[in-house]
Amino acid sequence: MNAHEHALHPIAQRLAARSRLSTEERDAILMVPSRLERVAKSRDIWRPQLSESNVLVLVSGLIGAFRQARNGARQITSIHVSGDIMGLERIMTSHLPLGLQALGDASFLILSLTDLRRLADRYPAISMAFWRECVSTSEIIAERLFAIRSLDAYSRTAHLFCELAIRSDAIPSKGSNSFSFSFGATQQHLSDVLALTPIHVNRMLRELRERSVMTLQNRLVTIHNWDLIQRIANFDPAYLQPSYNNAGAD
Amino acid sequence: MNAHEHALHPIAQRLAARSRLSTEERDAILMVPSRLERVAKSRDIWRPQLSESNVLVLVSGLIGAFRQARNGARQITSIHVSGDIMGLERIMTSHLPLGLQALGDASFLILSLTDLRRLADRYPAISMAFWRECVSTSEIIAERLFAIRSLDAYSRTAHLFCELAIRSDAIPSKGSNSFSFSFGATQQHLSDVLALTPIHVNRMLRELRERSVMTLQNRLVTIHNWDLIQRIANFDPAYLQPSYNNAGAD
DNA sequence: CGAATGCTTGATATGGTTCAAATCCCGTGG
DNA sequence: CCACGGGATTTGAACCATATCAAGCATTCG
Repeated sequence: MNAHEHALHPIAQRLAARSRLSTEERDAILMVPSRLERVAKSRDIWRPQLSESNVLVLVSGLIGAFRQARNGARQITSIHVSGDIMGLERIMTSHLPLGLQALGDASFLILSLTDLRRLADRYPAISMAFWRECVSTSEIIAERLFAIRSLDAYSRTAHLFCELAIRSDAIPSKGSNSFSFSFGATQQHLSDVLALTPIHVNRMLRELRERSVMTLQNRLVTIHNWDLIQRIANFDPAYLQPSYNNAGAD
Repeated sequence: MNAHEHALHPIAQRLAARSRLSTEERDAILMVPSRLERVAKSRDIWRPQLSESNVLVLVSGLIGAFRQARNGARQITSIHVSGDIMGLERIMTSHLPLGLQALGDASFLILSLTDLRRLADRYPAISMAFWRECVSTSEIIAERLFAIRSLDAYSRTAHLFCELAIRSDAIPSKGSNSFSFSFGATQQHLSDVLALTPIHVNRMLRELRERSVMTLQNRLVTIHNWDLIQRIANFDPAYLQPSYNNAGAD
C-alpha cells in the first residue's frame, strides 16, 4: 500500500458506503493523485468568484461552505464533516460562487477536477456515485433553508446539532440517549450557519444547557437527551438517509 | 412525428440547451413515454413523505417545491418555471421528503422514474445532463438560503423577481430596462417562498410599485427598471449561469 | 505575562409578525 | 346582466423575537 492509496481512503470509503462499486472502480479511485493540506485556525480556503479546479475531501475538522454578500455578510450554507467531498458540483458547472472556510483546525485532501472528470467519464458507476453525493449535499441545504424559515432560534439551533450528530456518525448503535462528538467551530461560525447573531446563539446554547438538552464546551458537543433534542428541533432524519445503493432498480 | 415526440419536446429541449447531446441521445429521450396532466387552481401535486416513482416536467404555469413542518408551515424551497424538471434527484435517492404544489393553474408531463433510470444507465451523456440539472436546482436553493439570511424583506422580494425574470427567459436581448413576464402565484405563495408573512409581502410589493421598480398585477410582473431592481436585490446572476457544455474538458 | 480571541451578560431598538377587519376582484349562477 | 360569494389584497395597531450596542470576563497561546 503506497502513500496515495492510504491517503485516499476517505473518498473511496465515502463513495463505497453510499453506492455499490466494483473492486476495479474502487481501485481506480485509489489511483487518483492527491495531496494532503492542513490549516491551523479558522481561515478561508476558497473565495467565491474564484475559479478553482480542485475538489476537496475533508479529513479532519470542520469546513463551512459559504456565499458572501458585497457587504461582507456571510451565509454558511452547510457545514462539512470529515469524509465529505466539497466542490464536486464543479464537475458539472465550473465557476460557481462557492467559498470554503475552515471552522477551527482542519486537514483535507486536494484532488484535481480534471482527474475526477476523467474518472467519471470512464466509469459510469463512479459518475453515479458522484451525482449521488451532490444530491445528498443539496438535500442538506434544502433542509437548512426549511429550518431557517420555519423554526425559531431555539429549535433551529437544536436542529443543526441533530443534523451534525448524525452526519458525524455520533449516534451510538445502542439506544443510548446521550453521547458526544467533537465540534471545533466558534459561536460566531454557528451564527453564520443559523442566521442568528452570535449573541443570540450564545443564549440559545445557554438555554439548551440549562434545560439539560445538550452542552457545547471545549470543542465537544454532548447530547444529554437525544429524544428530547429531536423533538425540540422538529427533526426528522429522513433527508439524511444514506442513499440507496442501486440506481438501476427501485 | 407522433404525440409522444411532440409532448416530450420540453425535456429534450431543456437538456439539449445545457448539455451537448448527440442525435441518438436526443431521439432516445423523445422515445420515453409520457402523459400530460393539468391542474386548475393551486393544489398539491405531491405530498412529502409520499414515495413517488415519477418525474415531472413543467409545461406551463408555476410549481413550488416545498417541505412541510408537522405544524403545517411550509417552506417553498424553489419555484419552478416551465421547462424545469422536478423530482430528478429521485433517480439517485428515492424517498426524499419533497412536495410539489401548483401555484395557480399548471400543466406538466409525467414520466416514469424507471424509464429515466434506464436512459441514464444506457447513455452516459444523458446521465451527465441529468446530473447537471440537479446541480443547477441545488444552486438555486443555495442562493435562496443566502438571500433569506442576508437580505431584508425588501431586497429579498426584489431578489426573487430578478431570479424569476432570468429563469423565465424574460430578459429582452435588447438592453431594454423594462419588460414583463407572467406570474400566476398569489401573495400567500410568495410568502412561503420568501419566508415572510403575506401581509409583509404585500407591503414590499407596494413599496416596489411606489418606487417604480416593478409591478405585479393581473398575474403579470412588469419590471420597470431592470438595473435598479438588481441593485436593490444585490443580485448577481452568476449562480444561474447556464452550465457549460462539456463535462470532459475544462 | 500580556494580547488576542472567544464567551457571556445587560439594556435598548426594530423589522417583521400577529390579529382584526375592510375592500377589491373575479367567476358563477340566477 | 346583475347579484352574490369566496378568495385575494390591502390597511391599521399592538406586540415580540431577534438584532444592535456596549462592556466585562475567561481562555488560550505566543
